[in-house]
Amino acid sequence: MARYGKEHKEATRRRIVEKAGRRLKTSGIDGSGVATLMADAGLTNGAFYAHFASKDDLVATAVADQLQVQRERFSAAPPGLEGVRQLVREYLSVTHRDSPQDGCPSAALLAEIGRSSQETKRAYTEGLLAIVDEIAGRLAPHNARSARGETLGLFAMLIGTMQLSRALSDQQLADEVLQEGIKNALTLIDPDTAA
Amino acid sequence: MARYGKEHKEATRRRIVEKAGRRLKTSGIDGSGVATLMADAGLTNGAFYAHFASKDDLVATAVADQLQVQRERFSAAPPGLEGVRQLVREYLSVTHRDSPQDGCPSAALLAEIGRSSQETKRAYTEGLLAIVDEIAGRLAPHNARSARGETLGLFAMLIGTMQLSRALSDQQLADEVLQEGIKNALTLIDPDTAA
DNA sequence: TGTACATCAGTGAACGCGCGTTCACTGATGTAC
DNA sequence: TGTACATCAGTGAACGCGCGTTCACTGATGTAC
Repeated sequence: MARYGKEHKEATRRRIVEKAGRRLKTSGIDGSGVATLMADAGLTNGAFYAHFASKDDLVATAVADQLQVQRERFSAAPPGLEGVRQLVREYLSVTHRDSPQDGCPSAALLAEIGRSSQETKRAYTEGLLAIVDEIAGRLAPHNARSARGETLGLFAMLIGTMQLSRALSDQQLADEVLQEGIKNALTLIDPDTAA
Repeated sequence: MARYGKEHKEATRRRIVEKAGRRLKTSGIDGSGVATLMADAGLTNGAFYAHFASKDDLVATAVADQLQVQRERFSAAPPGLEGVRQLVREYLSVTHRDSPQDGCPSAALLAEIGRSSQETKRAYTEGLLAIVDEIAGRLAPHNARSARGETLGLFAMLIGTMQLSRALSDQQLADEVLQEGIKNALTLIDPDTAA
């Protein structure tokens, strides 16, 4: 029999995936080397291929994992439209902008995912749809048909706004972008009651 | 005196910057090596440092150049709100999504720019504001104060939508995202007349 | 209970390669005589 | 007009380093007796 019990290796794998999520969001996919990713988990590079088939395999896994974390965070919000409004304010916060490692994988990696393997894109698409289905019911409870599109549109806006705020060298302008994003998001969520 | 006349070296430099713009948008910043960037311009790696202080120097220059191209494209649109609507439809087109090398540098590089040097971020901010000032007058001709914020908000939405459409492995869903983005953009441009 | 053994997660050196950067050099050109 | 020369844009090899990946090995552990 195996000496460690199977839960040991699984725990290590989970640790690698979790740490990799943070590193990828901080340094990007191309900016994160395998040796660094393993060091983040307290291991050396050699052990990597006992856990993953390739770097891309880990990237796809970490992206999926990060999206699931994001999903759990979202499902913890209050029910209904007010919950969505709260999520928007949290998403477009200065804290989120200044802490990419704790934040949304889409905001940090979306363009790079677009250039990645089909595997990674599939993992992303699946993980995103799980989030979208989570939120869609709140946005358009009486029209599930349109809800998915609307939610995707809202997400796209949040992601672009966060990236833009992170890229601007003028901090005042960067803050302004977040404020404008919140205003826009509220308009998209409910065109009638928005300011 | 110089043997080639100064216009020769300047032409080479312009060629490097232009080709680099395309390559960076295709492969990302970290995904584009100096040797490849020079080969794209028909040169070898050694000549690079006769033109630029560092790779980052070229990146900042190419980003600025790409934004200027984008700006010229935008200023060619018909005047007024209708011109903005046309730009939105062009921006969120399938053609743009499937041809990053010819497209918007923000959509391809924004998150990476956010992780880049202050130099690059400053070049980006400056170039973007030139575009924004170009468009802002059309959006809110009677309220220049709010115009900049509104334009930045619209841009953020366009960028996020394009990135999302490029990252999804489900083509039908990717097309849906573009459609939804157009709808949302029109809403933000003019909440009253939008569908 | 104590010891010998089999297992296998993890180590660390090495593979070939591309990275950003430096530098001695080449050779095409415009100028001077 | 023809030739010798100075200029300098561009070449290509080399620097040390990190990349993704492979592999022979180590050594801590759970099990069998």
